[in-house]
Amino acid sequence: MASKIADVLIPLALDTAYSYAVPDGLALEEGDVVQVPLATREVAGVVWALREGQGANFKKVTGVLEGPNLSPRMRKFLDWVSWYTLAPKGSALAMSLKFPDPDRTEVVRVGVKLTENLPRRMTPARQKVIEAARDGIVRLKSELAHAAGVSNGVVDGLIDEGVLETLALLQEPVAGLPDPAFGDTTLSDGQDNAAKELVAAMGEEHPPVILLEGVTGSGKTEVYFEAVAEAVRQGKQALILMPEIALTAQFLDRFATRFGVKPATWHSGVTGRKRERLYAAIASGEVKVIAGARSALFLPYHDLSLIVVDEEHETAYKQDDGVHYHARDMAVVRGKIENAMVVLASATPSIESRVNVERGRYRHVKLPERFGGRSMPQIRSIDLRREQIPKGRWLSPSLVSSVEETVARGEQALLFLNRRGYAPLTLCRACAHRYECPNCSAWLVEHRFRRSLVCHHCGHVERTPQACVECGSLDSLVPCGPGVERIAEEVTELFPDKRTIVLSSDFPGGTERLRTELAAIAAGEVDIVIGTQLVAKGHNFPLMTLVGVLDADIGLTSGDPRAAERTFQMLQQVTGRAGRGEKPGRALVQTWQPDHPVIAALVSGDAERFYEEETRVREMAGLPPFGRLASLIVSAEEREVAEAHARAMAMVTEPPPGVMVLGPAEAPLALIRGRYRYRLLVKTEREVDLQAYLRSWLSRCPKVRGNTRVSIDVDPQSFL
DNA sequence: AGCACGCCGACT
DNA sequence: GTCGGCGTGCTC
Repeated sequence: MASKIADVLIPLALDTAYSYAVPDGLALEEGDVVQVPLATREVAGVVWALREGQGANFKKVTGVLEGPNLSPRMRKFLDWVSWYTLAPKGSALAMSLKFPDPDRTEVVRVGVKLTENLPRRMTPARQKVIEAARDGIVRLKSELAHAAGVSNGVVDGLIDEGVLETLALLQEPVAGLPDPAFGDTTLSDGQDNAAKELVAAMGEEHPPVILLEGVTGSGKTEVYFEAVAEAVRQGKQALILMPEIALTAQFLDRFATRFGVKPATWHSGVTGRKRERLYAAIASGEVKVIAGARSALFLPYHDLSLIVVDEEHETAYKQDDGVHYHARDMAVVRGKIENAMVVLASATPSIESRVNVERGRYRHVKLPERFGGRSMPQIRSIDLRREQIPKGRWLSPSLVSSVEETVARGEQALLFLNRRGYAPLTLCRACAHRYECPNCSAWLVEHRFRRSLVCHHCGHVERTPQACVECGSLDSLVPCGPGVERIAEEVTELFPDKRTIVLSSDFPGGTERLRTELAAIAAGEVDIVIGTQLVAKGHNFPLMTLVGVLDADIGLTSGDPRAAERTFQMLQQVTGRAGRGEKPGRALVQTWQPDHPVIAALVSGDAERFYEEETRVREMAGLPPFGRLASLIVSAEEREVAEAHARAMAMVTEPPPGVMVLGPAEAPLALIRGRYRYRLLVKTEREVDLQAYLRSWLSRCPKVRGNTRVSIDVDPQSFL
């Protein structure tokens, strides 16, 4: 006898949906969340498909679970993500499902209200409670007790005697309703045109992907807020994706200034009951605007009409464990599936987004000027081959005098060096022993404050030894090269009476203290800031008028095919810190190669030329324009296994036709959370079949013992 | 992700 | 002898 069969996808690392018999009388629909037996236990899963068939030997669906189900669009998206990333379907599903946390008992908020009844015995305390409750307002038990100035026990006693009745209180809404008409919407002409373009595009039958490019300080946020306002006006939802660190109080306040309330936020810090309620409210469409980290892309939105990817070039959008994906690219796909507009916002767009603009896949909206008539900082390079720097010093005389003038005027200077610690290399003067990490092959970086040698690759830390571990000589360690701590030492010697601070990701005291310090800098309590990449983005320092880049060449020769692009973006961001307040800013860039395309473009301010040049250079180097470049990550718990597998894939195995292995990319071998990773660059001739090529290739790769995984990172638009 | 099964070291 | 370590593999 034919009966109903449900193919249920379980949020585990399983690649196929399992079939279960649907018991008679159980109403099921595709997308429903159900409970099913799996081996010895019961698990939750999602009905991926329903069909008729012989289900006699299948286990039975136990029941349907309450809560939001997954729409066909959502399921299509998850299928796509799984297909594209080579991750098991169940793993993709696991990113979307948030089941109630069983450890957490439901917190029922009980309200109390006065009845007609009088207590059998009146006491002064009871009298106070009755007085306080006389207004008829329903209050929490504890609130009433507090208002009456008595303990909870008195209230409980009155409840027992029926003088007060209890009622379940409605939950507070998870987020306020943003009001598109709330705040000031004064925009510059440039902003206004851009905003109108975005809003108009939202009304198109197939809303586009728009690259919103605007220099630091041009007010991109206010522009895309207008698109968010439009989504809210239409009663639809908007998602603002941002790198986790960018979800700051500052951003939320800006949103509140425009919309009257803070947006709902979704990130790893939102947990427990709050996470569950937000999940449900997003699924029902009750919450209109969500600002979230990349994981927010996998929520079951009810009616999404806009996705903004803020700082689209940020590498933090890449997820490198579990399901490997790039949230910006997945956002583009989700937008297509949901028929929502996607806005990619950045001051320094990624090359692939530019290429997509060129190819006509994305639209380009530009904000060429700073808001409020402010100008971009003047950038000048300092040729280190010509300007002599005293031995053991790192600031050139002209940079020193500029810092001097700047702080003398009561303005701030930022000295940027993208190297944490005191010195990037430490060696023994007596025997020339170089301190190396025992796990990876990286140099150990001296951290004087912490008195330790640290591996910046894997996090290995050891005490700075008194005597050389190799030859035993005492006090023989020599620091080679500068880190921010060493620069701080130099600055203190040069400017003993100025207030300085060192900011890097290992800042002692954690994010809490860092936030206070950033606010102190903004308030002008510091004269000279010495910082790593940490200071390159986000914070606005109105008094900062000078940025000195100490070594612009760091990273230009790393062998990473994206080295030039990354360096350019970073330098543009950091020099953009200057002159964001009343006074104009300038930047001095110390370099050994002033003619390098990255430095030349930075100084001339001609980003467009740099990107053209960079695309050309890549093509000449045999690197394909984006969309045909993939990177494979082989990872395993043992170094030998990872290396062997990577070698096998790069050389032994014959790649499928049209696929070429370009060799190791970025850090060829890295130890990340106990797994060795080997990254290979792959080029393909044809875009559309890349996935199929790689699948067939991988299936023919020799099996290497151990738990190896492979992931792929390509341009998604090729596959739509 | 769980959970069972299985094959080797130190214990009542 | 067996309790338990975690390596490997399966779950409709």
